[in-house]
Amino acid sequence: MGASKSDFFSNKQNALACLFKALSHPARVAIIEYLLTVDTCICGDIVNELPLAQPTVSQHLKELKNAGIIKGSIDGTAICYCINTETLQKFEDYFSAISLKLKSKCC
Amino acid sequence: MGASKSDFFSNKQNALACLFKALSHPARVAIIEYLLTVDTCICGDIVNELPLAQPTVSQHLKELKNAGIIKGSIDGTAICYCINTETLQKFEDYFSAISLKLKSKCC
DNA sequence: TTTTTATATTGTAATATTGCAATATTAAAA
DNA sequence: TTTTAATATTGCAATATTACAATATAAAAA
Repeated sequence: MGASKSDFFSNKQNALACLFKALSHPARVAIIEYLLTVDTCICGDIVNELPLAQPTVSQHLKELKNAGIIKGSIDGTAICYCINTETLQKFEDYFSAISLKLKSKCC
Repeated sequence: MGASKSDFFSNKQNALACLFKALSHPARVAIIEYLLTVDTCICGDIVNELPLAQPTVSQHLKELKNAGIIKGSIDGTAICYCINTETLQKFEDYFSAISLKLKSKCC
């Protein structure tokens, strides 16, 4: 076999893994970075910022959207993307919970 | 083609993607979770906690170790694993920086 | 209506990941 | 030294991801 045995893990564990997977490609990290450099939600232009073809960028955007990391709203022929702060909060909560738990540990 | 075009992205972007990739599998999320439930670094027993065969767990541990997310120290035939707080800090820094940047945004 | 512009979808080849049986390694115990 | 116990490595099959050319879609502009 070779498929991920996600059935054997909890919903929480699978959901977390999905969130991390969404950020596990440099193009998707770059997209987040770019969204942060502009003052508003960006409409288009993401394709021109990346060293990848348009279908590839579209695919990466879809993955970020499916994971809930970015939101896209239609504006004529363009689409406005911005970061989903609710999902960002999930990441922050996860790591601060770990940090808290580690305070009472050996190393 | 199909290989990740990591050459076209910055070292920072690639490094971040690697960190996230290390956590992008439910088994590896589960390993972190388990390490947090015990009071000390755990020696062995990780295999028994997961619904995966020993070589598979060993492989996941290796990936977490390579990414710097856990540290392993040899103790006889056993190996003690614990979370690397330095790398954890990188995650926290990343998300708090994003959070800060988002405060001056539209959405 | 036709054209243009922006984005998505499909199909497919290249590559990477996952999982495990078999085997290797390595150190303690007998 | 031989055995046992814990973990790592190898090899390989199944599956997933990545990238993009070709094509589709859908809304605005001409």
